[in-house]
Amino acid sequence: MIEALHEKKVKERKLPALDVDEEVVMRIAPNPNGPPTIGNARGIIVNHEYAKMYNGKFILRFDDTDPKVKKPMLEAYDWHLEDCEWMGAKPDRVVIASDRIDKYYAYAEQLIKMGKAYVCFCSQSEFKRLKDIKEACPHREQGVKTNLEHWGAMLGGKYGEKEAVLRIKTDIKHKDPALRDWVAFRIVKEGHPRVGDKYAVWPMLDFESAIEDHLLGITHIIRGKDLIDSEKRQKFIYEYLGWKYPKTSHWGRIKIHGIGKFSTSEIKKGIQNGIYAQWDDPRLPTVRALRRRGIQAEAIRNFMIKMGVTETDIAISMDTLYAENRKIVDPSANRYFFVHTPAHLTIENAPSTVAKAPLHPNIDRGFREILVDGEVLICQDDAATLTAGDRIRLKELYNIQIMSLKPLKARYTGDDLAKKGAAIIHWAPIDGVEVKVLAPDGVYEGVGEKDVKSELNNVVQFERFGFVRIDSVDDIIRAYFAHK
RNA sequence: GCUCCGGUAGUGUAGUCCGGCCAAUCAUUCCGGCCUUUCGAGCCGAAGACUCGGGUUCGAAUCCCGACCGGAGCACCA
Repeated sequence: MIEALHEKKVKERKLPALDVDEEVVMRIAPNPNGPPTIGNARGIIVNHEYAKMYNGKFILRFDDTDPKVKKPMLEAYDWHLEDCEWMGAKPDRVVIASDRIDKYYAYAEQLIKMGKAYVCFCSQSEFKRLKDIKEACPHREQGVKTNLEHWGAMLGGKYGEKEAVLRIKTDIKHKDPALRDWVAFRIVKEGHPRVGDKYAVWPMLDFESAIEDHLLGITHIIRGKDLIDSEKRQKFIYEYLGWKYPKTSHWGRIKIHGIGKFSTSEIKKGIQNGIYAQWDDPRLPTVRALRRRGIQAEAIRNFMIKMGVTETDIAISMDTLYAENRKIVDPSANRYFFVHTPAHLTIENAPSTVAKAPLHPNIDRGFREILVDGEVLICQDDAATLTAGDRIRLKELYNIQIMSLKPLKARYTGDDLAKKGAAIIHWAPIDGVEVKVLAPDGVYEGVGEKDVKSELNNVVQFERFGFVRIDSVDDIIRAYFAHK
């Protein structure tokens, strides 16, 4: 019978089936210019989940081909790997684009020889002008030999930034302006954190990704719909080289209610300006911040999988993620008292006693014991609601009646559990431990039970306050707030 | 301006390809109630949607056309 009660019909939400021929190889391709955000997490989880569903492979590829505008961070490579693993999405293989630049050069040369790419010396604005009126620039008609020479000169460092690019020849009269003769390589004279100044000619995403997806044998790509046109550009290369493009699907933009812009570059700016302490500041939507707050990997997974993959732009609330997390964390989290902005309460005639409060309300897991001798701390928020004469119960302790407010005083009125409806508030011992809770909406300082010290790294519930993760235990305890 | 894509309850989703089983699914949120020594969990209940207008059809959320709204691309960013 109990079994039956537990056997709730939770229809497991699964991702829609993929169009699969044989094996499945999928990848994510982040730029390691910061740690993964919750947006990256979607890519990690959905792609990995599909690979898992079909016993396929999951590849992590770092698209770190812009040493200037989106300069990679050396630490971030590890962060991505760490966060993938933490979310249960350990890649079967890790590839770093900046290790493989020579391969891209080889394909570039091949395309030049085929007459499918040319070195263009137009300024950006001049090319755009011509492109917009569907006109070829003079360099488009250069012979293969000329192009090879110019390409060699580019690689040889003869030109400065912006002086030359390699373009893929598509269809200059294509009805979609986004597809006309796009840039495959440009010159960037800036050190790369991994390979230094070994290269000055760097591929653009469209080229690098096109080549890599083929080399890695990617069968399915799922990514943001902002890359839909990118796919159309890349298909020109696939056609020229006789390759088969992976099957693709896309998701729309995702916004999270209550969180502003959270692109990696925005966050980086915030950290540089001192608005955020670090990449795992509890206010940030990075995976590491969520982890620090006690959001479980499984909750993020469930959240992402239930969200599915649709091209509609969505705005979702963190509450949904929190709800997922609460389901996981509620049974395992021990309960403790924590009182923020404490108010001292003296209780007259109270017997010295040891409060025995269960560690969990529904699961028998023992008690914590707190010695109380006529004085406790209560939350200022609760104190503010009191009036002289009020009878209330201190949770797991005894009943009191408020005598006065100015010096906050009460008298002991008995141990009997009050009947329904009586106000019950929590409290903390006067000799408790100092606790600081870092929450997205600010810092809460107060006092908690000493036993909290034994919960380092665990998620606990501060009763009537919320779930927190105990982050450090020294003279004071620091906790990160997860959610109510 | 030119291309492309999308619009199901507050939010996210199922259904749309192959019209009828959809007086539309599930989750979350919100609102009641029960339970509870937490404002947590659990239980019960309720509310809440096919963007609009035409067309095809016996029948349309599902097909067609148009409008409106939203998004993306047109970078020497990813």
